[in-house]
Amino acid sequence: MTDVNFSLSVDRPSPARPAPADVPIDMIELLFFAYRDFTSDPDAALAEFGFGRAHHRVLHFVSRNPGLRVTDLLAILSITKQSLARVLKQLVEEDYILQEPGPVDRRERLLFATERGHALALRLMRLQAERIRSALADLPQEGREAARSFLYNMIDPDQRADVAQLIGHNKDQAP
Amino acid sequence: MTDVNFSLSVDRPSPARPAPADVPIDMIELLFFAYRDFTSDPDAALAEFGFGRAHHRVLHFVSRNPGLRVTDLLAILSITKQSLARVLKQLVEEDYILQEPGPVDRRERLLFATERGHALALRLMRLQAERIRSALADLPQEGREAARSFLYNMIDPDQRADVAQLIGHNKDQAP
DNA sequence: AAATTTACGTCAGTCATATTGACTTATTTC
DNA sequence: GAAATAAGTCAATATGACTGACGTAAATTT
Repeated sequence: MTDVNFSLSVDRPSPARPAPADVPIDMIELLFFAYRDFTSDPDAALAEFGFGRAHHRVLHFVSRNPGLRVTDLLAILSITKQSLARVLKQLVEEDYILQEPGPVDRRERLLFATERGHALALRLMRLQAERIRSALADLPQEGREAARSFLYNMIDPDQRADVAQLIGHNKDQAP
Repeated sequence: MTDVNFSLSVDRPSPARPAPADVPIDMIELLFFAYRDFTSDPDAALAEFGFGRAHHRVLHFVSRNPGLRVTDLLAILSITKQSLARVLKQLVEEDYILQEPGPVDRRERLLFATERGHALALRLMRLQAERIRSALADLPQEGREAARSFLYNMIDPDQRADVAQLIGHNKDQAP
């Protein structure tokens, strides 16, 4: 923080551009702020371990999907092998993730979270879960389903099926 | 892309951890995927200009809030002055943003988008707007409001009022 | 059986975004 | 006049991402 001067006294002159009526600017900005704060809790916790957001993402998906292949992880995260390398290596070296050769195809290195790994993943998940729970708390059941559908429909159409499978319980998020 | 091998043949063994019943894991992951794809359209467009996501954020909020102070921008983005410096400097040098001393407090440097700046901001906004519009298309009116409330409630409680003001039209996003 | 493809890893170099810490300048407020 | 504020700047560093090139082992194709 140190140097940042919080205040945001937004009593600015704000003549503001005539927002083109068809552009849902509020949703664009809300998504930005929602995500900014959504990531802030785990980021703070990860700092204790010397990990960053990239470690979180890898650990989360491996913890949730034991036996994930490296290739799958790359597709999920939309990053390159080289980007993954350092992060994954650290997680393996510090005993959060372990790799096992695939039983059927031995070229594969299947990824599993260790107990340590599951524990950290769960801790981080709970932080985000708490924020989500309270954000959904006011909403009626249909509202929660609407929020869920909205997020699902924000995903590229050709990725939705994969995501739905990954998430598992493919309940009601039809296109 | 080059090296990334898309496939995600998620017919993994997936014995999966017993998801603690109170943790809405699906929402955590959906938010991740939604945001990943939400940023992908503008990222691609920005690459043409040699700009990144940071430039987008700065340009967007300046375009939407003419006369914004540097301090306000730092609070909005939750970054430090030093991080902003390079990005802002580039946007000023390449004539997307201009700075004017505050008419009342001359220490301030108020930020305005130029025509060029507004044009680029609008172009990027339209990309994101299109995705949002189609994500909301299936939903009934209450569903759209629910999605909006959900996002709003994801914001840190002590930041909500500022965000609501910034967004302007404080319609129905009550706490 | 040889050739090709695939899964994964790795070396090397680069870029973008962000950080901390320290210091300067101009201006306003007390 | 002193203190506080808004902004800018220098320097060093970390993190997450990229491209390109190459190696190795194992599976698949021909």
